[in-house]
Amino acid sequence: MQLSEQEVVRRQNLQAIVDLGINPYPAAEFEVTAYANDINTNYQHDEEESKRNFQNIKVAGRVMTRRIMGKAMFLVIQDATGEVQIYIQRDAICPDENKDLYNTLCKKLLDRGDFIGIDGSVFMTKTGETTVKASVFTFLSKSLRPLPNPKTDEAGVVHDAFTDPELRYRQRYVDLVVNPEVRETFRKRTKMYSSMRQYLDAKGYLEVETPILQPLYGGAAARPFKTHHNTLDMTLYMRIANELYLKRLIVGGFEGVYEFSKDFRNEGMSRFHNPEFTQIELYVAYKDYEWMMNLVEEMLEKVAIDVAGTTKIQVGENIIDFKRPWKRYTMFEAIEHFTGIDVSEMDEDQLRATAKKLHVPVDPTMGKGKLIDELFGENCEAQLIQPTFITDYPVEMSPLAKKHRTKEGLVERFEAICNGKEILNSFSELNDPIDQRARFEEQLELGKRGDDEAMVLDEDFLRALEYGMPPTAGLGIGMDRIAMIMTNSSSIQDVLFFPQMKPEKTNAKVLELNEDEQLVFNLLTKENRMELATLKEQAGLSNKKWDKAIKGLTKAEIAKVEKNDDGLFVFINE
RNA sequence: GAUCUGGUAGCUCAGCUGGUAGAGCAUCUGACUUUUAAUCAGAGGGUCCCGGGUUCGAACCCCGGCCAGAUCACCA
Repeated sequence: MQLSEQEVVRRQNLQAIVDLGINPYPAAEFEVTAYANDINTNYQHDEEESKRNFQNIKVAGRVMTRRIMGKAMFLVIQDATGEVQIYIQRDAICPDENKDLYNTLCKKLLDRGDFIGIDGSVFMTKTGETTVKASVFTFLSKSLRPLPNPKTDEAGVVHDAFTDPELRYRQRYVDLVVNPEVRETFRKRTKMYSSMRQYLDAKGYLEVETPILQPLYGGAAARPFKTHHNTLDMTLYMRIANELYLKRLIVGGFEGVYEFSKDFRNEGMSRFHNPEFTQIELYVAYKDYEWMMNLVEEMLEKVAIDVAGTTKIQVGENIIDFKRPWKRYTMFEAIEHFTGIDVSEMDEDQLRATAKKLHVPVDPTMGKGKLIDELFGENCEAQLIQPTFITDYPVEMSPLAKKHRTKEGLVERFEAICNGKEILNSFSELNDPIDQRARFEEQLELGKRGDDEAMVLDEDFLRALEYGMPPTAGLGIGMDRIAMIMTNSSSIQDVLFFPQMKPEKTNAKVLELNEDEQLVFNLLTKENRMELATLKEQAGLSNKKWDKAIKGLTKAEIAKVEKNDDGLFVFINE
């Protein structure tokens, strides 16, 4: 492994710490009693107060900056709550004759990125910085690689920020260390989850877990990941949704169940799609989609307030307001609103003509429902910025939704669109087992015609419905999409700790001669020492190949080039 | 999958018409007991993503590949 200069220095420092008799990776607990954020916000600089506030505390964290000033130094350490400045005086931590701890460990061997613990008391410097003055210095862990080093100037401009997206995603740990706003994004994401949990638990719904490895995948239209179980010798699929399992639980008698579920879809990736992503699905008995719309508004309004402190979220150029009530359109109304055309009474030919007129690309396999969906997708979706419900979808697109109570050809389904993207999907669940079987069979037909996302028929799920499922409202929310909005992130990768990436090139440089180097080496071993021009001629390589080969050999210290009065000679390095 | 853009020091980036590879920060040596983008004096550090080709000569031009981002396609 090729180490950079800085990595070599750090390994030397590590050994020097060991030589001092200090364990660079000690095992003992360091009992932290104070945290950066608490110190910075709550320390009272008052002669009287300071006698009580944050005296004789213990803090720990990662060294982020060092400013050495002879017999004293300032450090900034970072803990989970933020950064706090540390002031180390030589004679305060080395009261005896031996000043090694300061002169050697702190000044020479301590690097940015190391973990340390400080016993000390808080005071305020004359420049007004709340600071922990160290009385005891404890080394806690050595960092062997240099961290990126962003700096902020007086004007608040950040220099040398760690911004390369590839490095940030591949080494998220580094991203998290040096980019505080990234930590904040993921805190918000977690807050979203706890806010929803709180809301749903308060209603008495049961948080459950259902299988991720499934013998049949269902509940959505998507291509699955396929795997194999050795002992059972059977194909298993990673779930694409958990809908069918949660409905089985409604059949079983629970009246409200939800699950935060990692789902897996073997499809294209984009800034809105990662192969694994998270949905929350919720099913509540005796309810319908109208009721569910009200729940969604109420829950997401609360989530926004819990995460951002307000219902208004800045997302790119827009301010998105989750305050209730949200705008509602039927799909037909939305199309009419954005195109001025009423398609609600149109037959397939008329829809096709309309699509053509609006320059919406269509193909002959599209039926009535798909045409309506395309018209909506092309003309409306991107324009819906504020959270908006779109209701009453064509039945063809929704094989698990109940037929509309009054409108022929439609189902009781809604989606919410926000910032031009679908964020959630819900319907009055189809609980008529005979209708459900017929819908599955339509999907089978689509599958036979080559639709590789058509749903498969799940006999066990149908059996469950035949036992009887109460009328039920169901909901699925794309957690990643919501997280993108709540954190003003333009890519799904920014709200996933470890987004899917192709493997990085292995930089493992094997010390192995390539073909040309081997050729030159073989010629050289016969003579042990040759004139460079002769060797080059015998090798018969092009100038460039020769140059590469001889440079490769000398760099690996296999061969050496010597110049004397007789000319240039190459010999094998003993 | 298509198109565009990019890949140079630990990080962020320059690098002209093809002519000895640069800056700031970081690192190293020295000075400095309230600094904060600390400061001052000096020094070192490179597989220019990989492989071919053109050329006297390639970070730069050409061909092929790898990785990433953006846009599009796909994806309710």
